[in-house]
Amino acid sequence: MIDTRLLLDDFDETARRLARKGVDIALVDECRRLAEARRAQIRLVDAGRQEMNAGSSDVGALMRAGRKEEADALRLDLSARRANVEALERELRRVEADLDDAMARLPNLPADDVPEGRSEDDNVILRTVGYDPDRYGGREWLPHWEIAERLGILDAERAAKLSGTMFALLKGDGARLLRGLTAFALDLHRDSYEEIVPPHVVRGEVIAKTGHLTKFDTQAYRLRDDDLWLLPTGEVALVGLHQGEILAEADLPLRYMAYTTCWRREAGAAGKETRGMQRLHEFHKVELVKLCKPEDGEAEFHALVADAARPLEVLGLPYRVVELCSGDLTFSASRVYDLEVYSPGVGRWLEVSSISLVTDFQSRRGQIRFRRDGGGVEFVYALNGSGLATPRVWAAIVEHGLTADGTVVLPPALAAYVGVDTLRGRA
RNA sequence: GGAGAGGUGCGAGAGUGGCCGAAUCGGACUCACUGCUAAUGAGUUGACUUGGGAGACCGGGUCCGGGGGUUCAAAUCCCCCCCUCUCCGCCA
Repeated sequence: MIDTRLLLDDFDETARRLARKGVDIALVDECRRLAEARRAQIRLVDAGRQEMNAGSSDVGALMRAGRKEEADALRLDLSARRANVEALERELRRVEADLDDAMARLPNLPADDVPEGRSEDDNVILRTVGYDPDRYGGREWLPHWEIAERLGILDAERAAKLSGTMFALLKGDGARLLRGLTAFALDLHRDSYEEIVPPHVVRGEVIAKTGHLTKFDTQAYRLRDDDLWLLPTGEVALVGLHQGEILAEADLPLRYMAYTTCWRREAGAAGKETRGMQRLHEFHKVELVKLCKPEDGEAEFHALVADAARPLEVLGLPYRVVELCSGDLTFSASRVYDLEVYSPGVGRWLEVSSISLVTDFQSRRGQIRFRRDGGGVEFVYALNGSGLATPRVWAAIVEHGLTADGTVVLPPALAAYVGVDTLRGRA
């Protein structure tokens, strides 16, 4: 949620920035209208309440003075007037609900230097690391699902039998590769991020306040008999951790990581771009989250991008850093860099991390604040990104490591974590 | 899951219908005293919102776990929910 004050105090500038994200000016204007209506209504309600409060204390004073008849008369008078105030309050609640609905549809403001653009096609490739196109000529590269099924480390058929399409079942070395990858990633980040094992099931209220539960975001699975939801990403738990708190300036920045399972409905998404480990309803990921002071946001963002890229470098996987243009930015982000790993078997770049600077967009809704040493209270900035999203990295490792005899050679850094340096399957 | 007790400001903790945004103690901060620290004394110290003001500030409204209700008036009474503690049951 953005600050309604921006609409009231600096409407043109705010509308201009929102327009870069493709927001219809009519919606922005509607928000301003409701914000103004809310203020006007508050003035009416407050005046009414002030009258009632004054009258009530007069009743008390008259009672104490023993002037019971005058007190009773005033009491009846106030009783009659109460309905008016209640009507004003009802109207205020209605306006606030409308305002809230409208504001919930406004995305975060993009950072000013985010490249202009309408869609994915206008995103900017900032750099490409370790990618040599010549390397991919002259031999056949297979998609990971073929390699993995042949080695017996991935069983799509039985996964479908248990749970349907877009679920994975890993076996033997495949399972160990997943486990090794997560331990590897957690160890890599251990010096700068505190490791958390959160509950994987959270209240609707918590997920709603991180912005992952709206009319437009129906990714999360819900438990049937409770208002509890499966984590769509560890970010929900890590950002939700401090909801409703006022932190001390000295506590910041907070840097957390969590290895969690993530569940996403991915409604209607099954198709050729979801084969194998490309997109799953359930996957495993190490998530990185930071809460920091506003003035540290940009620096923490770039550090987070570097942190998210480090596993790819250590694993020797070719990747590129893409800055999302204004029109392709995520709803709650002011700036996003995607990390994409090259998948030679699929022949595409696969997104393995999306690093977002969320500014105060989440912390305003979640009321995550900090107190300056001087005394003032402000919203923290939130940042998040995958420290390692296993399915696609798993896939890239399998595809890149394929040798002529069908086995898969692991990056040296992983061997100790997986327990072998080559995946040979069962044969 | 059953029975009981509780949830108040940064912390502890009082407050069972009006004089309570809230005693008291502690913490933190400011000033005074002091060679420094400590000790002592005085003072300040919640959030949100709305209006006035250039601003320091000043006025109004809301908030005592969350939501509803009763009443002229609710931290206080009633209902629902969440959480914590104790006992019982169950259990990895």
